[in-house]
Amino acid sequence: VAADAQRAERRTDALSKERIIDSAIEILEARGESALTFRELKARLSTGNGAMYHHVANKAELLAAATGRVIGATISAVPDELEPVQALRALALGLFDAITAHPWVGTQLSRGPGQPSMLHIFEAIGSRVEALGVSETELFDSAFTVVNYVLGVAAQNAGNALLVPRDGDRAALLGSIAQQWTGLDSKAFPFLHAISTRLAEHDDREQFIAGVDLILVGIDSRRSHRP
Amino acid sequence: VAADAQRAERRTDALSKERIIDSAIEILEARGESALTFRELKARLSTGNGAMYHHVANKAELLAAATGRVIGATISAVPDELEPVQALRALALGLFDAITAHPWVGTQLSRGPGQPSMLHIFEAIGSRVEALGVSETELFDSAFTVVNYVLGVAAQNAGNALLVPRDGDRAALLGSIAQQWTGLDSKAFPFLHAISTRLAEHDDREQFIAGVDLILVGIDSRRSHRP
DNA sequence: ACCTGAACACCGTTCAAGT
DNA sequence: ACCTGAACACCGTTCAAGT
Repeated sequence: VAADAQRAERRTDALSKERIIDSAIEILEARGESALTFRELKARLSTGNGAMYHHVANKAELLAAATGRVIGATISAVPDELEPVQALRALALGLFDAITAHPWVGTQLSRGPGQPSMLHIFEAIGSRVEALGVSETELFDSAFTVVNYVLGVAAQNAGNALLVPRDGDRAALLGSIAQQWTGLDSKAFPFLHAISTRLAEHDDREQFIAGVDLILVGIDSRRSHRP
Repeated sequence: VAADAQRAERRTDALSKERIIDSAIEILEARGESALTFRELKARLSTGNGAMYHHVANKAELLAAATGRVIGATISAVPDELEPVQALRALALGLFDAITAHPWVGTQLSRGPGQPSMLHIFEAIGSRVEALGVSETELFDSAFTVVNYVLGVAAQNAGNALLVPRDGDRAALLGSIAQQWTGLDSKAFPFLHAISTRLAEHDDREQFIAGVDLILVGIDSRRSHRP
């Protein structure tokens, strides 16, 4: 009995890839990508380097796995029964929100198309584009356009948001950028200088989804005007 | 005379911010972002750390300055006399090509909107969108959409291209990804599995500019149907 | 002002050694 | 198999000291 209890207890706090990723995500969420180091993980998990490297190959694998968690949850949150257009909008917004909330996800996803998270995103989006009734010849390009737009623009926006402190409000950020623009030389930057006051009214998320809708309309019009 | 000659010679090989950036770009072009270190710069410029830090504040400033060179040349290459739509297409393609050729530029541009290169891009694109005749209320959102699309999608594509060796051909990369997709479980990834053979026909650049045209059409249709 | 070169405070990763 | 902890080979950046 004692052996069993001990084994069970041991197993509970035994090191595993899952537990390492748990801790990595906690660090990433709390203090961002630059705070994720093996030394920090070692302290948090009270273990040694070799122990961690026994479970994960390197830091890249760690980041990829952490990204997989976030992306997996995001894709799973979209119900299967949704109409294709609604599903695509939900996927796009879910990915936008996920990348905005976890900028390190955006960084990771821009590190190449081979990673599992990328495959899941492409599959989720591509299958819905197919369900729109897009012809086989145009299917790949259409799906690729949506994926590139969603990930590219989301990551770009997340980069913009990086300047705002973790809990700071967007309004303050926009205000300070607007101030910078107002201060620009109106000869060298006439457009930015003139438009600076409009900056505060801008809504990233709304504009992002408007772009998605625009692409979906484009895809649909090619579909219905097929020769 | 001797003093003049000596001073002139001295000036030629004196350390300066410009020379440091020159060397940084050479390293970035030849061996990528990870090869750019102060130790490498020190060797190439045969100087000391303090000398370099006397001219540039830190590595971030160095990368921003190098990016400024590339972006400046890209924007300058677009003639002032071009019609707005043609200018926007030329800007978009120029930025796409620049980011594809220098992936570190894409990385740098996604690091926040305050940097000078970002201001120049926004000014160049925004002023042309304004020249399209977009109303003041919609001008900011329209310009922001174009900028976000161009930089986001270009960076995304550059990330995709990162996997291909510096001088390797795209076809080989696409071929190997296509092979990966073909090998995927057709139950878990039916879309990717089915579409994998289409991968080779895909043209990033053509598709990128098609997306730009789509956005421009969207902007124009809102302009002409104005209430 | 401009530069030198050692030193500091970090990194990711490896590895002999333990259980 | 799983883990420990010292060590290695790097980083960016600082700084006392020189000219």
